[in-house]
Amino acid sequence: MTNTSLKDLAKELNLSVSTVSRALRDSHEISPDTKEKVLILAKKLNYQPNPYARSLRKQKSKTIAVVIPEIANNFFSLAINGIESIAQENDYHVLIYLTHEDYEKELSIINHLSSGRVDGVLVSISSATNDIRHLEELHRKDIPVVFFDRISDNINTIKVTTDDYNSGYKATNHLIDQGCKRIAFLSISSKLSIGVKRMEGYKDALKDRGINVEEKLIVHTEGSPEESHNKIKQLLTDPNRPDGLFASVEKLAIASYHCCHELHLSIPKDVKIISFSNLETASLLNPSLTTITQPAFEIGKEAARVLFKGLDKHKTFLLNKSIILDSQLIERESTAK
Amino acid sequence: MTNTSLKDLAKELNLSVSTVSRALRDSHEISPDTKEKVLILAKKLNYQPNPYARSLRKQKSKTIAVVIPEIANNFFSLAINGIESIAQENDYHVLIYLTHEDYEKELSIINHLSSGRVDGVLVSISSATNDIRHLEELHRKDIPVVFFDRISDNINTIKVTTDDYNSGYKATNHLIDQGCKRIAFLSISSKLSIGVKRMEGYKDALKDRGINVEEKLIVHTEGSPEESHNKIKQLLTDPNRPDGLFASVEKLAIASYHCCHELHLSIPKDVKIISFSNLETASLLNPSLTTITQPAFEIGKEAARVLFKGLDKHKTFLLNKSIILDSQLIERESTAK
DNA sequence: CTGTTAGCGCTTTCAG
DNA sequence: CTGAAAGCGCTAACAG
Repeated sequence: MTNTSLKDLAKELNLSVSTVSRALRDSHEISPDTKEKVLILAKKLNYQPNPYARSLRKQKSKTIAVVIPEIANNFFSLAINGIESIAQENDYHVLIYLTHEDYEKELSIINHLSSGRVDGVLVSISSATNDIRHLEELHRKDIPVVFFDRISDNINTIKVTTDDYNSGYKATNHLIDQGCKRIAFLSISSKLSIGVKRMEGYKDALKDRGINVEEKLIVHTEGSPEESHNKIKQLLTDPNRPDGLFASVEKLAIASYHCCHELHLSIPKDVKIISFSNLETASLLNPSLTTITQPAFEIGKEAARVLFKGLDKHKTFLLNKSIILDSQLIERESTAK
Repeated sequence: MTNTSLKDLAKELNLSVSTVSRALRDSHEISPDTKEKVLILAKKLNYQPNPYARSLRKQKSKTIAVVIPEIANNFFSLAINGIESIAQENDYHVLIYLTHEDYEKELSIINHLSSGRVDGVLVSISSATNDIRHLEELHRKDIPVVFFDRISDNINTIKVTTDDYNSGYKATNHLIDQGCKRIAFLSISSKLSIGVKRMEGYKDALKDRGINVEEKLIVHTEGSPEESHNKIKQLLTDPNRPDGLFASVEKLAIASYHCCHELHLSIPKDVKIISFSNLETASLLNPSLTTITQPAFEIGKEAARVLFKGLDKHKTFLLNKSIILDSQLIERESTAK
């Protein structure tokens, strides 16, 4: 048994297809009687209009695509949650594509999306992506694109991100407030925009509170987990070791935490740690961890909202705006000693 | 500028639409020359066939839907990862729908999916779902359905889950191996299939190792987080307190962990804890936590694979099979004392 | 080997 | 108020 079609309804009621179509869309040029008859039968047969026939006819898919590098256990799950909720509100459908940080995959996915499958695209580019011509091409084909989180500065479209500078500033201030005098900054890259901006916030916070920025307290570990571990351990073994750590990504917070244990340093008594983290349960699982959380859900929602506005109004609406949301500092009472 | 169509190519090359269509699909009845000409132009214009026109014509959407209760920070993110990877391999697209544990929402989503939008559905039912007629209706309309993780026993279709009984058995044995003599079992429901099966594993493990099952060590906390907290605290305050805790969900592990801290009980010296958890970083963030992890990624993959097999072969292929995957016990060297 | 034609299910003129 | 007809972009049966 296949799905009911307009034709089926029409035949059953001795009406024409167009009348049935209009009745279902509550057109004013249909008599109340026929409307009712049609509606009743449609409900009875659970009529669901074929979305692809409609899309083809209306040149609109009522579908958006979300293209992201990864999904497991992090920021992106929450972002999708936000995106999906806004999509549902707008009666839109959400296609999901994972690039696994692979440029080739991203390329072929984005290329495909110019087919008319979707009305708009939400994208967070893969770390391997330098060339963004594939995204410009979408744009040129009048498919609105909104970047979120992982953005490219080289394209003239809207971007939704966290305020990394301010987050860095806030996190550093928090450690100072807790009494830290020497605060180290840990990052996984000296180039990535998020790392750089967070570091600027860190530096300015120190300056504003009259603390010198010591270059030796800024650690970039571009390589393996082992390298991170060693560098942090070295930092903490120094007789003049820092009394505060600002980990710009969660991974480094975990590494720091382990180093402290190995060196029998108590957290937060000997060393205070603050970290970027989107793991909601991070500070629950480890009460001595203070986290800076990106508003992932809100970023997803905002990105989707802005995309839908662009769909309604005009693509030019989406040109070169930037929406920057603030992060949140989550601190728990430490019950551990 | 809109997307290139077959007609555009045909006009440009002075060919008929059907010839171009056939050339692109590498039909044997087209001359090598024309094939080449067509292919070159198609590449040049980055021709992407309109998927909805094709779907309409072929009565096949090359799309599946994933319907799940939630996505953030857990099992489902990993499952989607698995599903998406298999879908990509099969050249399929993935629509995602969240029910937020709301029966009404699930109902309307599933109803909509009988429209022909998808060729198959992967579903993990919401906790609020008792009536599954909406899923049977899909089935009746010849749309294959595969259940994963949260299954219903009342429908005659394929199910993919973790081996909850064996997981419970394994977890309990692990605690016994660690020297525990009195092991408590914590669960959030005495009815939910996952809870019941895990408990059976727990009981049988105890029996097989010659340990008595004490009913007072089995705690079901059906209510609020506070209730859980209180019940666990009570359990641990008893002079004859358990030396091992088996938390059948992550939430309860975290609660247990906090209780231990409040009561100044050392983990794992005074109390050993093992917990179900899909948070990959859980045992990293807290080295004293041993976790039982569901093979979420594999479950996703397996569910998708089986769905595709059903699409290829026949819907009856999917009748009433059950695939049960095993969980994994993850233990870390405890560096904490 | 290539073209003509019909039709997937729907919306939307245009005619009554 | 209702119906007939065209067409969205594609595939496939049928002709040549």
